[in-house]
Amino acid sequence: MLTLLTCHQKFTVSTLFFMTRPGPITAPPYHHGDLRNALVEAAVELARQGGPGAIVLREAARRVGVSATAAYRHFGSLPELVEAVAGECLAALARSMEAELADYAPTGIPAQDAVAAMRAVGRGYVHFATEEPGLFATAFSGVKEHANPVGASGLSAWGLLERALDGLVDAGVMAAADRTAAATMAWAVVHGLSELFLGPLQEVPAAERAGVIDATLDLVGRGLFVRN
Amino acid sequence: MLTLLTCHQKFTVSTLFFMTRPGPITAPPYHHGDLRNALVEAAVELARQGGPGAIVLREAARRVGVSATAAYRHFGSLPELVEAVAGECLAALARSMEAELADYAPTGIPAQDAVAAMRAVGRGYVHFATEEPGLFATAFSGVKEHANPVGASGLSAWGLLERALDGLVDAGVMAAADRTAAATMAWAVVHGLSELFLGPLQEVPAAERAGVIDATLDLVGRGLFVRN
DNA sequence: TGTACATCAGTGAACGCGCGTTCACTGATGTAC
DNA sequence: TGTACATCAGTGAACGCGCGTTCACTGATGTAC
Repeated sequence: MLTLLTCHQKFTVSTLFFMTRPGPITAPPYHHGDLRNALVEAAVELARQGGPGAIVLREAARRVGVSATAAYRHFGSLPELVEAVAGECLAALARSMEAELADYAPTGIPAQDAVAAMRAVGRGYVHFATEEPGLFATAFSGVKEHANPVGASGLSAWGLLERALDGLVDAGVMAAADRTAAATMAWAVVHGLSELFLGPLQEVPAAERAGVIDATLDLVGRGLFVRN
Repeated sequence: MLTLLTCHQKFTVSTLFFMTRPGPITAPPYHHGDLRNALVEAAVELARQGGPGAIVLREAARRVGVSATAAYRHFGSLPELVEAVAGECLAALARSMEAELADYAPTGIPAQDAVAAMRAVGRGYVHFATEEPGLFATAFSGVKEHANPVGASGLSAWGLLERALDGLVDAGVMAAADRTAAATMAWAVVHGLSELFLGPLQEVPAAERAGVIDATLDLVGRGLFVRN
């Protein structure tokens, strides 16, 4: 039993229940109870450290404390597991954007708040990439884009961007005619900046990153916002 | 011999010489003569089809018609071969930008030509990504960025961007104060747009891509260029 | 309330695969005298 | 100009590795009667 504990056994509710049960120490329950989620969780951890290529079905099963074969009760094949992980990563990206959004206290001045929201969304995107490079890479590793996983607000990363752009138009900061192109451009900038920080610009110290992000978003704003 | 021809044998100068030699058919020369380049070429072909992960040392050797071990005369390990391929890919990216640049006939009006050059550089970047997704992915797969491989003009992809930005400042189209931020922003936009076309935006038909690129570059220009 | 049985969720041994890399070697080349 | 020999560029067999996946199986669960 001790061996089981020291290996990568995950403690689900049912496992804990079993462990606190009185009486002689017996084997863990035959049925895990939440194996699918446990496998995804373990696989997310692998992706966090090494990106999508580091997701290894056998290792995920090992960490959960289950035979490799058991995974095939819940996923038809490895790609299905990877897809599930990618979904989690996209949801985490959305949550990172929401967190940055929540950090801003609205002033009540529509134009100012709309611009601040747009910037927050962009910062949240890039922050997620630099803080969780493995998950960021995994999020965009899917072969085909399916339904977009969602954060706490019920919006996907893309949805949050859209809402921020709508806010700019509503506040009269951005011309409605520019909305479509602005969406592509804004997404491209934050996505590109993310990738550059992880690649060619990885020498930029973390402390300087915020300044680079701000300066870039300034230029974006200048192109997007109505001149007055 | 016929078997040799139908398998993935590369024909270098020395091989051709050997083949056109009169007399009975003998074995190919023991020394390849240009094995390092031949291996990189074969590996580039693998990367073209499947990205950096598709670069397989044994397969590259197989295609050149040489034992896998022979590769170790020229590369210490697989990563070294991958790095060499990445260099080729970065050079090809620069060449793609140069090609787009060469397509534009200067008018002699400095401001107009500077803007056109900037746009051409951006288009060349994104075109390369969409036309050679495998090579594009490989170009940016390097662990650390080293000396930047160079196109026909002697400038790297990054160098070509820099030159275009200098041109904008010289022509009075862009404020010198914006140059630093403009470089990051412009690079981020074209890199991000490239990645999006290969991922979330891959459903956009190829015919519409040029329009999206143009609209995006329009917005970039609006942010960058001096208002008058 | 008890029991038979279909169904579900696990097990563990095994398979084939192709990879990167090492080893001891051999054939070709070029240079010193 | 010829020859000995160090060096360079190949060969082919072999190794260990860890993977995804299949197989025949067994233990647990829940439902019909």
